[in-house]
Amino acid sequence: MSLLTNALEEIPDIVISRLPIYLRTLRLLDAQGAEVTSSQELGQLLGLSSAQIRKDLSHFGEFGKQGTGYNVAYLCNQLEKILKVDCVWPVILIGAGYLGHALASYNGFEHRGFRIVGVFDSDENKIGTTIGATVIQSIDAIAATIQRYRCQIAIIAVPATAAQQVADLLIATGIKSILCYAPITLTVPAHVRVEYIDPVIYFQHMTFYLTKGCIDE
Amino acid sequence: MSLLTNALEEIPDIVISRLPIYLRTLRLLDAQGAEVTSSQELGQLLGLSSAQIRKDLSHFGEFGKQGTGYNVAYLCNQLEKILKVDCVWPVILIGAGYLGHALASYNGFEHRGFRIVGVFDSDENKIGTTIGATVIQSIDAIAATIQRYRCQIAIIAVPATAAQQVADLLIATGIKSILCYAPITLTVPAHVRVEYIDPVIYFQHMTFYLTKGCIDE
DNA sequence: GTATGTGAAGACTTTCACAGCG
DNA sequence: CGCTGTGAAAGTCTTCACATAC
Repeated sequence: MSLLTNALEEIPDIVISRLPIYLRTLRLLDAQGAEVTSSQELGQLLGLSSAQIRKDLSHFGEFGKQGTGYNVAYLCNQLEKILKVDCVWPVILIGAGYLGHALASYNGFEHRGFRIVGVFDSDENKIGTTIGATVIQSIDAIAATIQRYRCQIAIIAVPATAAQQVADLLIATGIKSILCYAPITLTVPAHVRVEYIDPVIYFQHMTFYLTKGCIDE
Repeated sequence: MSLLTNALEEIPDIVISRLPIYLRTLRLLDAQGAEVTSSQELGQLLGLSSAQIRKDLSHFGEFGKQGTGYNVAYLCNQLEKILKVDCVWPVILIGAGYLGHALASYNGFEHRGFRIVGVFDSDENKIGTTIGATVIQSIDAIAATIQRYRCQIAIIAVPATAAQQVADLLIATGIKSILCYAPITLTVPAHVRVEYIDPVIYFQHMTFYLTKGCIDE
């Protein structure tokens, strides 16, 4: 099978969603000096079955050696190509509150393929101030930045009440993928992909399995 | 069928994972003054089929009226009971960097069932300083806080290099569920549940579907 | 011997479609 | 008439188990 996705086969989205996790773990193994790994070792580290990992990778080609396993550096490289993160993608960030500051200050994006190229807020008092070396700009400046960098990805880190409005603006300006930290489900056209990060959703998932033990009981 | 989970039926985890999203949306509808909704309306708002929503809810009881739909406030209440968030859970936060500050300053936890009751860091210079009204404490003080609040949930917001060590400590002290912001997969015993938030995982998922357009090309 | 890649089997999830009730 | 709740059907995903290659 050819390396990159061929149109002959539709790759399940759930498979794609695991690849970044494989990549993250392989990079860790690489950093630890491992030259070779196996589906079994990876599975152990990730809490997945070895068959799952082999099957997932088989959608994209044959990367291993029977009897030996996978070359860590090589598999990293291949996954980076498949995910198209063998380069740096420009990302814009809307919202310069505490969360926006945390994201803009995080230095773990670049070596995994992403760079925040613009931070925007609607608060007059914040515009013109800086986060590290980045100047916070007016919402009105978004379009120019998107066009300049041909930016396709945006992070929404504004309050829930403003999020849909911001999303509409971003989509109108050409953004194709949104990572939304606001705790609402956005309404977007079919060609736009949205992923959500809301810690409370995870907490509420956890509590189902915990024995109730609240503060006010 | 009885209201709360009966042992007769094992409810799929994937169903549980959607309930917090239903709840979030129902609360929004409630805030907007809606008295009644339908599986169709909810599905539209969430991008899910109406059948999916009805089937999911059917695991827990019969909450709707045929011909009418669901009473928003009532369904909210029932979901809160099912998820056990009809009260406030104590949560501890490890790591007082930018992200820790953002989490500790966020005021959207309490009304959805969670309160950060302690913030901890290993940095001597941070210990004793405050985030809002919360004093940052030494890692050594974790056990006392967990016991005092009978805390079962922790947030890890420390660098990847320290995360496993922190997780081990938390688990030894009785924590049952961890929300991990560090970009690594933790190794934990079977009785501990971990959920992960790593924005890069989402970005790398998005880029698979985008046409390559990086900064340095 | 060891570990991959893969059809086939099994398990799980979603959707269909309609009886039944308000 | 409209919408729920639900068996049955369809679809999707994971695991099994083994031929194959190193």
